[in-house]
Amino acid sequence: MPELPEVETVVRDLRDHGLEKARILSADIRWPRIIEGMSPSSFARALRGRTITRLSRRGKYIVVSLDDGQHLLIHLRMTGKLHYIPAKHDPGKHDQVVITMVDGHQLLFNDTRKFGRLRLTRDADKGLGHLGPEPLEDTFTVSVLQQQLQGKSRMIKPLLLDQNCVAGLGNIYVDEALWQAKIHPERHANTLTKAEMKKLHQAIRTVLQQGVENCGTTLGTGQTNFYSVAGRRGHNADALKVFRRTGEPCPRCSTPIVRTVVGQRGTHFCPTCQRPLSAY
DNA sequence: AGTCTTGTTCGACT
DNA sequence: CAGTCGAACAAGAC
Repeated sequence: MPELPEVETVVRDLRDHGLEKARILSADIRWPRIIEGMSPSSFARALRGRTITRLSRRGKYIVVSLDDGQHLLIHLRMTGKLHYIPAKHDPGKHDQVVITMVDGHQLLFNDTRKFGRLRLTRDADKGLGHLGPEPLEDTFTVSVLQQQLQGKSRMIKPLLLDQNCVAGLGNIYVDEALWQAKIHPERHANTLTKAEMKKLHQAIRTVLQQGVENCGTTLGTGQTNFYSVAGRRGHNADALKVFRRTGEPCPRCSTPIVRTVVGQRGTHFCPTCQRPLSAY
């Protein structure tokens, strides 16, 4: 489940593999629905001859900027993976899009569940404008978070999962941030005290930074887990305090971690540290 | 065999 | 309008 730290890891790995400056020869779209907003043939035609000028990230999107001012937005959704290989090879079972460079390198978009999406856009804001603030930027202050939560009666967990609120958070890091801030996932956003928002702000930044430092979270060994470029595993799983740790003792108070469903999403928390309502 | 899972969007309700 | 809910997408994990 690629969230901000996993996507950041992929972007860094693609840079390290030399994708920046590569020139595109052709694109082979093997599962048409992966391409959003235009036909696969138009997409392939638009990419032909383009040189990649920059790789960046916005929320959970990978932004591949091209020399004609267009941007290729890649969203991995749940099981999308990218590989950058030095020579042409026959596409594997789940290689949905193959982009071949003039020097023979191939960028493979591999996705077992075919939920991932590629979109070519002239104006990056069109595809990314709806996203909330970047939580690791210096501009993401407590008061920015406060503004995003202001007047919202929604439960804090579904709100944090909403990419319009804060960009890049997903199920893993939201559970971790709420545990660290000692906030129950079903608390309504407008009931958080200023002190709680401050702790939540710090917690969001800490868990995401740690995730980036550990190159993302890879749980288990199944092929639907997160793998970065060249099949590299993230090693943040050991740093998780509550996610997928149902029944294990809370690292702070030893109460067994509970799993519930909040907003149709599996949710892990400590029933002792994270009370439903603050006591005041 | 059947159920669950998961990020995001979208449409239908409340 | 704001928010909630379920559906849809797809296939591996269990």
